[in-house]
Amino acid sequence: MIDTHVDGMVSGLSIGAVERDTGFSKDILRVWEKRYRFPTPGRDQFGERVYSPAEVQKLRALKRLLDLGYRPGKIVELSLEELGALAGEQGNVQTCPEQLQPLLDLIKTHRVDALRLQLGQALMSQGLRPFLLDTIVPLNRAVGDFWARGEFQIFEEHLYTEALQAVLHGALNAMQRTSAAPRVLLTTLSGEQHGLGLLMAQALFAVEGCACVSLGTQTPVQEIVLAAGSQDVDVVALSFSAAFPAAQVWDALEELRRRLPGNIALWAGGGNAALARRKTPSVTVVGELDAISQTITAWRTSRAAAPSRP
Amino acid sequence: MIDTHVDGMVSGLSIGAVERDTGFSKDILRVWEKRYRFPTPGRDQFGERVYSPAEVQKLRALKRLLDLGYRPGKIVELSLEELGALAGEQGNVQTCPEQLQPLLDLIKTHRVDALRLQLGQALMSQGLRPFLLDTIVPLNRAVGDFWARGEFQIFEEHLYTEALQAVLHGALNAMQRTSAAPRVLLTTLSGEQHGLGLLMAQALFAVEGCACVSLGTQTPVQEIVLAAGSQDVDVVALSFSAAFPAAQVWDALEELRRRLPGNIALWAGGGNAALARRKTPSVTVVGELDAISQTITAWRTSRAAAPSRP
DNA sequence: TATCATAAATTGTCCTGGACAAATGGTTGA
DNA sequence: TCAACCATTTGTCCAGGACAATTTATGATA
Repeated sequence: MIDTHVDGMVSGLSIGAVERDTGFSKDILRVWEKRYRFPTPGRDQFGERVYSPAEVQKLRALKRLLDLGYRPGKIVELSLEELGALAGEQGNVQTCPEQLQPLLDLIKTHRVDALRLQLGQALMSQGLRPFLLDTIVPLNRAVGDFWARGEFQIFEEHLYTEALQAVLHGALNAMQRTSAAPRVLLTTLSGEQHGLGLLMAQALFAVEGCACVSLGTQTPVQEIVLAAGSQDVDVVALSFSAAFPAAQVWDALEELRRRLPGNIALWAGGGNAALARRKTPSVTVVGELDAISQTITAWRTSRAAAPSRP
Repeated sequence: MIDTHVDGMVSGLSIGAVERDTGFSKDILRVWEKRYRFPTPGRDQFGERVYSPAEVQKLRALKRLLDLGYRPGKIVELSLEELGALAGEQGNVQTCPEQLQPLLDLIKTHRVDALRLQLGQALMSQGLRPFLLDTIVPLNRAVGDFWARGEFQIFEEHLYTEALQAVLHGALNAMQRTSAAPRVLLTTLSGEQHGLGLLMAQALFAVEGCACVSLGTQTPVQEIVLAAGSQDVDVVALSFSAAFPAAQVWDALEELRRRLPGNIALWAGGGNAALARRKTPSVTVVGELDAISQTITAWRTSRAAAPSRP
């Protein structure tokens, strides 16, 4: 009945465990095996697939590149090192300024309390906006790169995420609960578990004085519509991480747009590659995090020109 | 290639969308259809299953009862109302004291700011421990029951969760960062997304003066081992929600136990039914939330008797 | 009656092998 | 340069079968 391996017994994961760990569905794992001859798991005494830790690690590296827009057929046969190098190419050229290094060191040495302290200090010294745009965004990228190259453990990334979330929650708590327009509903769609981007966006909205209501992650479309109505918001803002299935992004956005009253704006942001690939006048794509304030300003001026509250 | 429905188009979800929404795997959905003749989705023009919203709602109700320990064969053929009634029987007898009613009303009327205020106020007036044990635990149960009976929307539950998390994060931030023993590492396993129980546990640990390090949700076993080593903790505490696959609970716990140094204690808690079904001397099951402080006390006395730090 | 072993039913997960729509990439002709 | 077209790539779905682990029922023994 079960997945005796759950996570790795001594070594080797079941197909279900690999699905959980890597995000590749069982279907994909099986069909890749047939098509690309990778991965090629062994079999246990019952004829069930057993994936080696090395295969899982390569799968994770592949996942990251796919999220960046690469296609499976082109990169499956690369080695783990080549994959890491490929991921490293992306944008890491000008990053890692010396101001980030101390933070990276704190993560690497697992000094969580010091990390949180430093983050809080950076936040206070720079102010929320520059902190997020100039420190956290490049830091996130750096962490992601290190992780892809196997130089960061998963738990180190977890430690970092927790520390950052604590700091951001603190900042949000500290800010006055404003009621300025636009009133914004923040959430992610059903498949999307990553809440960090959402939290960063919420912080930026708050600092611009918007009244924010967050539903957290994983809200079905129908529920977003209901919540938007009940909270009487002006804007619904969705976050799409790179890990969210790109093919579903625009389907979902269009459906949500269809079901949402016309006077409620729909904004979408996040690192997902699909967002850059299409434009629709009815959905505002907020490409970079620092575009949020511009988008808010634009909304405010247009709303000032044509006030339309019933 | 895709899941055109994503979440419901006009009405009717694909099997993939239902998997995301209900937590039942595609395999289960197909095999139930054959065995129990439920659900019986229609087919679209391509012969693919299309699940009605009613079926999805019933699936959600079933999910809740299965998490409570019921078995599929006995309850699949019950109507939605009967399922709701069945869920209501569970423990809801003595609950809903009048002190909860105002909070429930705030949730029901979507007054998020007021809700957060009230929660914060209750926290301050009662103190963290009584707040969690006497207010939040029954409130959680009440919210769950209402939800199962269809009297709460999903987004209302999200609003509540967000408010509570904000309050708890605030409380954690406010507490001094203590370094008293035991040093505790908190997290959940790979399949477990629910972080609320973890947060509540962390708050209780903190209020007892323990040094807490949280990894957030979804940490693979191997990474927990690494983190426990690097953070030099005395206790690893895991949270298992009712939704976590019961069959994997003890497999995972035993594996983790095997890989963790013997001087690090392993504690498990949460609403998962599997936790009650077995006892192992090497894993401490913290049944109810209020058992945490007792467990800490027990650990401290035993450690005082036989100090074993190298 | 209580306890324990054994058999039967239940249930979740995995397997194989096939199909196909949607997205992507490239090519051709205007 | 752009648009229409075709081939390839890719993810998801389908059918039907198998089986180990768990739970429940049954019977034997103390």
